[in-house]
Amino acid sequence: MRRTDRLFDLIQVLRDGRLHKASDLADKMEVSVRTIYRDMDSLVASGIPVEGERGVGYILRAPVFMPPMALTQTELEALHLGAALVRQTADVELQEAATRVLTKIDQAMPEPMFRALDGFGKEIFAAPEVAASFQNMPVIRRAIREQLTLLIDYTALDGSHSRRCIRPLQMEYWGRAWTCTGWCETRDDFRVFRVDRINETLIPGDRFASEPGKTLMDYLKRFTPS
Amino acid sequence: MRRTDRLFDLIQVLRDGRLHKASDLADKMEVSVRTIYRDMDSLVASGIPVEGERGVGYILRAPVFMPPMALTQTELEALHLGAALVRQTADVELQEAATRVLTKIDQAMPEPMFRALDGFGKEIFAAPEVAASFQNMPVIRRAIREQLTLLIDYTALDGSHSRRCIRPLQMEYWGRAWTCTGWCETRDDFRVFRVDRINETLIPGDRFASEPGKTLMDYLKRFTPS
DNA sequence: AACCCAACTGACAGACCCTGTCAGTAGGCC
DNA sequence: GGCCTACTGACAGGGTCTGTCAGTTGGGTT
Repeated sequence: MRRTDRLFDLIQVLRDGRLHKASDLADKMEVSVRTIYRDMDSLVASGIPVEGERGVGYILRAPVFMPPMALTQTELEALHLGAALVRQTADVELQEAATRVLTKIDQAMPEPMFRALDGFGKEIFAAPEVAASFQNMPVIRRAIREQLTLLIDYTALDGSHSRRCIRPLQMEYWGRAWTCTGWCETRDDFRVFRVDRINETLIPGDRFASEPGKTLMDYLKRFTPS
Repeated sequence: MRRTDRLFDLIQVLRDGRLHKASDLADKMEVSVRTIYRDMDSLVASGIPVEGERGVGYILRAPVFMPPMALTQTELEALHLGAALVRQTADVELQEAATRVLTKIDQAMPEPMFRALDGFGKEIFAAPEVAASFQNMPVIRRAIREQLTLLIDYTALDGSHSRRCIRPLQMEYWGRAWTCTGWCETRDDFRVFRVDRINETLIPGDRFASEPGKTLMDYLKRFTPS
């Protein structure tokens, strides 16, 4: 058990991206130089990109190294959304970096989690400009994810209230406010709701299936100039 | 060295998020049950969120688990920027999740790297110079910024060509494609154009003023259910 | 309440891995 | 050639790890 801990500590030390002599590491770890050499072998065997050069010392090839860490489903969603935003706003270099990171993370994920996220980033439309936080957004996101019918109490711009049953399809960010696009069962047509004008949300529990004419794709087709 | 490897293997097995009995794990690892119990102690001591319940088995509390992985400086920057964007745009749940992830990552970072990133996210966000995946995106962006009338050659979904004079108001990212929303002088109404279907762009040079009924705000009002 | 299940804990001897010491090789730089 | 440092091999001793055995605990089922 001591050895396991020492290997972890060695990584921590090497993380600074600087050069380290085996003798220094031996002093710090309070073991012999020979043991350090053996530990380095173990690290290399474990796939850690540590390199040693004669007469120079040891250094990490990839300077940043993330230890094993646990992520919740929501944190994963945050990473996906963040990457989607970066892909949209930043320069090519950062775009590609964001994609690479996401690929690495996704590959490290077990199947069920990956499924639950499928298309999440894509369903978010965002133009980052102003901060907006609304209470019912998590509920809406969950409804989109799990294809759950949503009952909302809505206040239109003219002040009129209405209760609607919708199939939430996508969320959009318009710079000033978030909206939710969905198929409105009440009006039997697509509608866009400003999230800050949704007073109440309720999930009855029934799941809706994708019906031709009521999907996100069908909605997008409307935005084609005649 | 064998023990170190076995601990790593145990994590890999537990990653599936399912329940595992110590006896099964012992068989798979070809060690005794007692050793498995000791290994579990080590994992818990290392901060791995594995939980064991009497009469049930072992399971990972946080089903998503990232293995050690190397990140480049740029990828790290992309993560930071993404988290910053999420914090500014999404709901509280996602905001907090983004912050949590960032904290975890930062704690795993060596000092010099951390310094280099200081304040990175905010600066980038303050200057949202959108990058162009498509050639005419910079032109459109400039036209939006400077309120310049735009002449475009457009191909609709049905294949019909048209030349239009528009007042570009906003660009949107729909996950699959970029669109540009604008007031179409030709049709005398708002229209949404898919950027990848804009064949040609031309800026005549005349600036347009904000006219009531033709602004972005007016367009957004349309997405209000009656 | 008895019973099963499987996680835990403690103890202990033996096996095995790990470690330090010593000696020597190899590649780069002055 | 001399110095630096990474590397390798061998070997004995010590320490860690492991299996066996016995027993406890908590939750669920019958």
